[in-house]
Amino acid sequence: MPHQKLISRLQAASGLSDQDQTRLTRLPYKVKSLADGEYVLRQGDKPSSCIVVMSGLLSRQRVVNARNQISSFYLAGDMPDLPTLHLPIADCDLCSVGSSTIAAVPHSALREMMNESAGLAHAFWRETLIHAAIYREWVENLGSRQALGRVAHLLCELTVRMEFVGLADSGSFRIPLTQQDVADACGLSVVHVNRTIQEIRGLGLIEWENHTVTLLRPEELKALAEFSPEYLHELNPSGGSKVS
Amino acid sequence: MPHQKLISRLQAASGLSDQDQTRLTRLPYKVKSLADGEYVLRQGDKPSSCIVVMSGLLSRQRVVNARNQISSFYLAGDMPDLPTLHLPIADCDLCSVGSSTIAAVPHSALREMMNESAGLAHAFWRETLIHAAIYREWVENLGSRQALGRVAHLLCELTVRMEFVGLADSGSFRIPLTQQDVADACGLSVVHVNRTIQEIRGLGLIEWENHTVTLLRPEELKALAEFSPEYLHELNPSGGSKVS
DNA sequence: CGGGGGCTTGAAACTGATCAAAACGCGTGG
DNA sequence: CCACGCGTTTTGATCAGTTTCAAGCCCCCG
Repeated sequence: MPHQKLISRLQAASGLSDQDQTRLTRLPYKVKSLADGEYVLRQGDKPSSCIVVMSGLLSRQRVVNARNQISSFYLAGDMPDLPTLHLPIADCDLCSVGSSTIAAVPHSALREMMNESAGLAHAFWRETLIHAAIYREWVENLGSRQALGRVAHLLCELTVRMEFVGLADSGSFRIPLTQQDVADACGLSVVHVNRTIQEIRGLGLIEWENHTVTLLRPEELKALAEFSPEYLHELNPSGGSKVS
Repeated sequence: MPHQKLISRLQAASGLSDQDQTRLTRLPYKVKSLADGEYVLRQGDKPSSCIVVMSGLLSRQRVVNARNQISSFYLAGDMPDLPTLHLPIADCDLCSVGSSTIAAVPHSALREMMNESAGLAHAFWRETLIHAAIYREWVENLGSRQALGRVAHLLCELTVRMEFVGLADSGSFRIPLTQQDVADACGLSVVHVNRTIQEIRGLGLIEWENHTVTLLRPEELKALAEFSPEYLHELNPSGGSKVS
């Protein structure tokens, strides 16, 4: 039960056969703990294993134009560097936000497994497609919305994704994000993120203290963010309660 | 030789076997011509075939916050809706920019082909991973750069991708983009895009007239854009001359 | 108790948006 | 062949959102 969240996610989406499920549970892996700010992977690396996030939070980031731009967050059950299976050279850094634990699964074992089972290959391909959809949504977020909507949208996405892996309880979840992280993800300055969060607080839509985010009026926050969760392509949620 | 650009792209990246190549050439398809602004696919559609761009330019777009945000461009040889193979519901519109021709290949034929050949499944998966990398690069572009760098980066990306499919001749290529399209892609207003392009012109870095873009000093443009093409993961270019 | 990271606040400067209008090109129909 | 109309490009002026710089505060950790 190391990468259990991954398995149940794949199960929910692709309806794995019993055989495929045991293939997954038999995958070899090594667990590793990460401290806040520790790098899992650097741009240019050619890793020989893939990572599954077991707990905590990773960010994909790169320094562009003297800013640290975060292009994605990865939660428990996600495989941030699955692309390295087919694109060997990592094109971003992968960094732990707060402390995390990960499992490393050798490329060789994954390749072998997918050769044996086309169903599993599909399931993993699908995971990468969902992340691609998330990147596109971020493009829309950064390109079209101003600060208020941008931050609200990020919060909505994180909430739904946390719920999906059973880590959010009635719109409330622990997350070690600093306002600097939000700024890096939203393409804004820390100062402005601070004022923006205060504005969302002031509207009575969220609470955020002590590394815990609570959506007080989820529907209004979604409306503010123009958020619709279809792009996450989540079927059959496996745990956690729904926001709405 | 309908989707020839696609085949040579896959070939260059994944080194297909002769058998796989004939599988590709045997794929059934229907050709379709598109007028400027014609939609190939609308958000919410559940297509039963995938599109290969044969000539022209498609944009993926969605209306967000009363703006039309373009989240990607697709050139000859690209398969913009390959994700619908595993994520049935389209989450964006797909629209022709200028007139284009496309080939539609039934999902069923693609699925069958990939079941027969794991190598081809990998090759197509890889394509979707490259597009994911492009979306991430756009996140960085929109999140981190200001107007000048943003537009420059877009031009660099389009140049390299056009070269890769043999559609750019010494840094010069025809493309039916309007300044409005650039604005929609870069998250800027048309007015500001206009001034920005004039600035790049004024620096003597590009010419852009009559739907033809020419890079006059590619290296300086790349420097301005902080552009490095690794994210496109292009190996073994199949045609066209190099910029640098 | 001290130090430091993260959060908060204020004021000034800037980038880019918006509004408005004119010039340009190009295809169409008279 | 010219006049018209429309979409695209261009220009100017004003306005708004966001950044930057600077400083103070809070709170947790050592």
